[in-house]
Amino acid sequence: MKIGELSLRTGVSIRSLRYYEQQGLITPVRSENGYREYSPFAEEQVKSIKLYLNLGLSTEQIAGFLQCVLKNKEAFCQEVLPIYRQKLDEIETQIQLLNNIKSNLEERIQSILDEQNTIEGEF
Amino acid sequence: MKIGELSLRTGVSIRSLRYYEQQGLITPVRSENGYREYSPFAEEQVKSIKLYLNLGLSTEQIAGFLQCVLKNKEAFCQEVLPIYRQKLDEIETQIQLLNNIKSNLEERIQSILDEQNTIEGEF
DNA sequence: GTAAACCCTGACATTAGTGTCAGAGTCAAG
DNA sequence: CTTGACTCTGACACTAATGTCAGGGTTTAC
Repeated sequence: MKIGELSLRTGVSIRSLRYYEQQGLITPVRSENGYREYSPFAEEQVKSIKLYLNLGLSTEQIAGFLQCVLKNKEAFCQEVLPIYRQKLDEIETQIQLLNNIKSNLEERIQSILDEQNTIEGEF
Repeated sequence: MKIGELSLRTGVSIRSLRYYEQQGLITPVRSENGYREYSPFAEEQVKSIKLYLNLGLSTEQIAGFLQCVLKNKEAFCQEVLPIYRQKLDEIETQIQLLNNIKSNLEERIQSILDEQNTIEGEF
C-alpha cells in the first residue's frame, strides 16, 4: 500500500510516517516511480510505534528494540526492560517535581485566599 | 551594579539576565558607555523572577504581575490568583498523564518479569 | 489531454529558556 | 600603553515530533 492509505489506516500523518522512516523505524520499498510501498504488516508496525511513543519513548529508543519486538514477545528482547525501567525512573522523578510545585502553588493560593479574607474582615 | 555582579549575587547567568530584560521583566538604566546599571533592588527582583520560573510560569505570565507583586503582597494583585489556578490545573493534568504512563509501564515491566519466570520454569 | 488526487524532497517553524560564540567596545591596573 | 577582565549586540544551537509550504513528478479517470 502507499503512504496515504497507511496514514488513513493508522491515523498517523504522512509527515510522521516519513519521519519514522528517516529515524530508521520503518523501511518501505520503493516503486519504480519512487513512491513508498508498504507491506500489509506495516500497519501493525506503525501502531506499535505509536504505542511506544505514547509511553514517552523516543524514536531512538524505539529503534533499539522495534525489530525484535515485532518478531518476538517483549520478554525476549533484552533492550526493552532497561528502557522501561529508565523511563519509569524519569517519570517518577518528573511526578515528584510536579508534586512539589503543586504543593507550593496550593500553599500560595491558600495564603492569598486567607489574606483576602483577613482584609475583608478589616472593613 | 553591573550585570556581572548581579549575576554573581543571584546565581542567574548573564545570558538569562539579558533575556529577562528582553522579555520586559527587568529594565536597568544604561550608563554612558552602554553598560546596564542595576539598582540594588534588582537583586530581590531577579530572585522573585527565579522563584516564579521555578513554579513553571512563563516569562510572559510573570511579566503580567511582577511589577505589582514587587510593590504589594501577592493578595493585592488580581492577576496572580487566576494564573496560579491555571498552572495548578495544568500541573494536575500533567501528573494524571504521567501516572497513566507510569501504570502502563509498571504493568508491562511486571508482565515481562512474569513471562521470564515462566520461561525459566520450562527448562 | 487535462484536471484532480496522489506522491516526492527539502526546508522552515514550532516551544522557551539557556549556552555559546564572534566581533567589537570599555575600563582598570600595572 | 598594554593586557586582562568586563561589557555590548547579534546570531545560531538545542530538544523532538509534527505542521506546513514550495516546487515538482505521477497516476487515474474522464
